Amino acid sequence: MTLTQLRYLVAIADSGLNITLAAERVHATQPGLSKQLKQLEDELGFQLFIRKGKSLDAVTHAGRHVLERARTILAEAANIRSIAANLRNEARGELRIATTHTQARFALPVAIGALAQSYPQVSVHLQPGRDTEVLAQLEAGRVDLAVISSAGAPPASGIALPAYRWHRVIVAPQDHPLVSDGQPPSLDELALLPLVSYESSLKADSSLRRAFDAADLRPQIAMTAGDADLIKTYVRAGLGVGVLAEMAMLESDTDLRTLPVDHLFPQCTTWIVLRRESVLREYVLEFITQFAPHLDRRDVVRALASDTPPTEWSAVPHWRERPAIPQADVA
Amino acid sequence: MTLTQLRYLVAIADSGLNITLAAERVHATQPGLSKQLKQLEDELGFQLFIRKGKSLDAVTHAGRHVLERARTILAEAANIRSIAANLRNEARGELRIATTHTQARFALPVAIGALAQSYPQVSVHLQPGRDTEVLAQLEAGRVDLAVISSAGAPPASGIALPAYRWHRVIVAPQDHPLVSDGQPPSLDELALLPLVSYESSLKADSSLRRAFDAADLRPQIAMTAGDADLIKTYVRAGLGVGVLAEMAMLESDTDLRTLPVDHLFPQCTTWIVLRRESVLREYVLEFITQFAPHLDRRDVVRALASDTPPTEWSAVPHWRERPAIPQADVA
DNA sequence: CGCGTTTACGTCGTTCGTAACGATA
DNA sequence: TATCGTTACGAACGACGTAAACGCG
Repeated sequence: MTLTQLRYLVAIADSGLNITLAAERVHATQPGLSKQLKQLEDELGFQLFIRKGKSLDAVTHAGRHVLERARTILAEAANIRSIAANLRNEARGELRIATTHTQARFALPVAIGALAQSYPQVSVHLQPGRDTEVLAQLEAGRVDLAVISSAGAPPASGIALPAYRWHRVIVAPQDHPLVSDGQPPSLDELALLPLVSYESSLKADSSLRRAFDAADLRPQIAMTAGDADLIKTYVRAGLGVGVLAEMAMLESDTDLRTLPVDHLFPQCTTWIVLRRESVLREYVLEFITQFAPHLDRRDVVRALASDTPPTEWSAVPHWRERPAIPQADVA
Repeated sequence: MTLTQLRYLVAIADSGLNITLAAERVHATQPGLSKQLKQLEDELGFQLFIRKGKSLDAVTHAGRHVLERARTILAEAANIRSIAANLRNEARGELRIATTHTQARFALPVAIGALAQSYPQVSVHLQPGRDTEVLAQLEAGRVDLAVISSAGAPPASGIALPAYRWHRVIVAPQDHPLVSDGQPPSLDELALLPLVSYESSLKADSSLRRAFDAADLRPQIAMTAGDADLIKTYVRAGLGVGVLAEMAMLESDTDLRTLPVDHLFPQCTTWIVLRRESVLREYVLEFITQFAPHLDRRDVVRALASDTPPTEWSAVPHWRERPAIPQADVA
């Protein structure tokens, strides 16, 4: 068993059991991977994949277990390399972030911009997806950190650090009756209007959905879309009133009116989620403290070391009231 | 970075920074290890060890972190090999147990004997030590499981499974006044007698010590010894009355009288402690269910999978009332 | 017939052990 | 001078890439 074999193994698994594709990704040739896989299977004495004819069809039951272990081995090997890179102040590297569209589009740009300033040699990769996909990416070690939101408790997997809190807002065209009446809307009013919101708000465990359920109301979701830009577009088109994250409203959206609905829907928290036991590159810490300035470097490191993160964090700021981003101070 | 390099690295660390000794242990030559170590350091870009002249003097700060990671990598690699060995019903292997003298001498023999019966090809290695040493051995991956006792909560590190409960007993020569009076002794009485007990009972956090402290008594420890056989010997010699674990009293100790003192000292629990995330060989599971027959195979596996073991276990038997050891039923 | 895997083969790099050298107490 | 680590060198092994063969849709 060698690290190379394990690296090839997970590459194959991560490439949908396509050895050729996996070979490209690890910058090696396809026969090389085939052979190493075969050798590994020979050494272990059982098949890691089920073959259908010549091609790989599925992962064996035992193979799944081996894959799991192999991933943590590779993650730890990467950790060792991170220790080394940090120690010699290596400025190059990658920052791989899995996150949802709203975060990527409205919350992350400033912090990523600041990072690109301090660490021009670091290349950033944004991996979009739904909450569960995002966490899966993190668990599989395909990204360095995940940024996701939840209405209540932090995600169970990984180490979650609260970045900021936020509320939903209602968005409507300027001439919409809801706007002109000047009063904050009630749940009952909203339930009568055609709504435009995220796809995720249809899920039973969405906090939007649950707020309506609790009042025994059935909102009329006229349309759902994957991202806030689409929602705004269709609100402009008169399809209905939008329900979206406050971060999604920009200065330039002058043709839309925004109504706070803090009283109707629970507050949400955006979390930075890290893999347990992971060693962060210097610039990742930098990024985290840029994105969530209330977090102290030491707190982050401490949370990573203990495998149960603190459940209570002091003073997680609201989106609108986040502290000014501290000037990067890097050699 | 290769698995071999990491294996050599921890071998060197575990051999007290003596490369020659480490080389013997891994069945390789000393120049081989020297070179691999050098290559690893070159790749990482920093020294893992501090040199004094030519010999290794200490582990670097960063080296300690790397060592930690390297150990989990090797442990996971061993896990993969365990999966493989289990799958092909490999009957050979090693069972490395770190434990205290009392367990090794009085509690473990039956279960180990049974194991040797079912798996004659498995070689058993007992690694004696004090509680903290035993747990360190486990954490460092030098043993497969640890068996230790505590008066209250299970040890914090690793996954602890309760094996059985037990009490201390008082042991005295047949003609001792304590015996002839027929009454169970009180704490006050004991505090007046010269006692012979384990070295560990001197420690401030020993449950024996705390029982006396709670009653504001200062017992007179006439002698301490590392193991129960010594204690019994000196009790026979008239040095005082013994305080030891009930398991240590054998049928053959007819010249000594045993007095229960369940009412004076708290009940103790003996735990089987496993490393988190470890994959057990089939025979290790077999051993565990032999030693602690009330534990179900599935419970053990489940406790290992979840990284927080159940705090409450149903029906942990007392030493004297342990269920009959089930007959091994192995192909 | 294209796509993907396996087999075959030659080359190159690496590891390993032996042996000699160097430093340290 | 004995012990331990480094350097040097040659042999063997192993990994990798190219090229060709094989199966499958």
